[in-house]
Amino acid sequence: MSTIKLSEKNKDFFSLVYEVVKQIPHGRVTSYGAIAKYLGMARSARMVGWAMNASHTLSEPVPAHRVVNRSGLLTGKHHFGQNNEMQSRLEAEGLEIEEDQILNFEDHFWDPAKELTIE
DNA sequence: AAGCTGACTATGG
DNA sequence: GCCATAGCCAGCT
Repeated sequence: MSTIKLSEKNKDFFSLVYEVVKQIPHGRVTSYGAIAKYLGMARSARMVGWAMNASHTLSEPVPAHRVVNRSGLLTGKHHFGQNNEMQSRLEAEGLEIEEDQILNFEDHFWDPAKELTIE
């Protein structure tokens, strides 16, 4: 269980998303919807994806590769520079991936609503 | 300015 | 489970 500290700087939705994503533990993954729900935008999972898209322009690193869709599919892989960079990063963290699908997805799933609190 | 586009999901059949 | 459909809403044409 970790804690996110809010400040004036990260009051907007995108920044909140980044804060959550940055809390995802090494070797764990979560879904767009879980993040959206946790931030009170349960029906706006697409916006989480959009935030990931915008994260490319950020100077600070955001582990966007640890965010996949609800079935554990690497739907965002094409938005990484190289074709398999997303998969490579996840494999480097100990996950097994086959056909863009994370194996034993549920065993690696990290639910922010369950393991994170906002101060 | 109106319409289109998605790194998505929930739901009904 | 799969498939189609329909909400979603910020940003881009």
